[in-house]
Amino acid sequence: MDNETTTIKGIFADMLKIVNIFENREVLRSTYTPDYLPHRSEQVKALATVLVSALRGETPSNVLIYGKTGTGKTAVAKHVGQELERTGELYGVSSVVIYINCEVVDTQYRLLASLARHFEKEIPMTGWPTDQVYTEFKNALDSSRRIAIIILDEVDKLVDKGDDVLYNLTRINADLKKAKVSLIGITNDLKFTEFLDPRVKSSLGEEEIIFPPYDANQIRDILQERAKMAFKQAVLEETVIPLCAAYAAQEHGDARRALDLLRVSGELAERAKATRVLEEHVKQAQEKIETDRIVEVVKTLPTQSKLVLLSAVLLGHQSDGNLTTGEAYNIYKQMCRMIGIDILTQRRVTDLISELDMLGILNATIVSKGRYGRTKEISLSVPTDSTRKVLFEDYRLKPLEGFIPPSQSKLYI
DNA sequence: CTTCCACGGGAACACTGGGGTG
DNA sequence: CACCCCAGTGTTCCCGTGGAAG
Repeated sequence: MDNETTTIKGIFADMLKIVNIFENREVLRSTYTPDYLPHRSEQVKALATVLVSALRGETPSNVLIYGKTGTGKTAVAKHVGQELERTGELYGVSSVVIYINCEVVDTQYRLLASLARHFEKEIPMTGWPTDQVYTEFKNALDSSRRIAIIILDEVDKLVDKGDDVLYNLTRINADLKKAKVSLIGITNDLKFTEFLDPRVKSSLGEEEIIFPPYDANQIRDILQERAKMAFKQAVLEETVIPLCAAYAAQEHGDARRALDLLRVSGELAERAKATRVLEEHVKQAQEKIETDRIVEVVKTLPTQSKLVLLSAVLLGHQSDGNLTTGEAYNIYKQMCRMIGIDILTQRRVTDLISELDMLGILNATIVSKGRYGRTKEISLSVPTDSTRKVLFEDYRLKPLEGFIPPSQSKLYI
């Protein structure tokens, strides 16, 4: 930077260093559906065996697929679906595979609407009665002879909002004259059928396929497979893939996690202008993924939840760890008043706390303190200081920056 | 055995953003 | 245009309940 010659040298040196280590990083994204799925041939075969009857013009049984996150459920289902459609064309059998992620499409109305839209029906986002949408979809589907396979990913997300949709879908075949429907439900909640209407349960679970978690060796194979396409030759240190696999195996064999880890490691290496991906980068990536996730979650929390979290942060600071709902609620009320935000009822705040617990930001366990009643003992499960910083980025919470909660003595308001 | 605090299920309500109809 | 219907979401109200300290 000091004189001209070094600058020019610097430019070339830099340019040499910035070798793109990725060949195609899209391959490492979880949205990518590979053609070859290592260690899943058994499941692929099982699913294909069920669905093959579609090619013979019969209605395949409904299938329920179980397995934890990142065990390849979605990939297998999509893959087999594609194959089925392709083969169907060759044999002149008309089959449609519709993939729906119920985490996004999570209400009866929206589910039926997006199904109907697959058949070029115009359905408004809201407004219609649900059964009208249902009829619309049914008619569209029944307009020609075909077999429709509906893949419902994360189907457990749909259930608490009313399993009537599932009930209707499982019985739709009785109403159809030309077309036939079969359902593939995908869930990572093993107990999910317990809460299901028994009729839906038996019909949806005609066939069940279990996806066991991958072990470290299998994850390694998967990573190796994808790394071949994703990275340039020989840019990975030998230990990188085993390390990613080991980390992910600890998290109940989540392959998605492993792929993220590998991709982020690569990106970090690239950013550091390294020519190879080192073990070091994997360790950094592991940390980065976790903090990114937390920051992202906290940032996008609704204001009320942020306030609740903030009271936990402030109190947790002074009473080393555990505090009860009552204490947190008092502080919360105070802060609401200070910045002029509606005060929610304690009932609601309890729910917000439980939500934060679900997100892994808090730990809330119910304890009975005998004579002193029952409460939730709350402790933070994320670093206090950084959480605090993220919270105060919200302009509505800004005024509270200097707020120190009165020490735990008397708080009657 | 009583007593206490808050958990958590369920009903009811308010509100939003969109219909269709006279 | 006014008006009512519809699904979905967030909230409040009411209340039965758990369970160990006292």
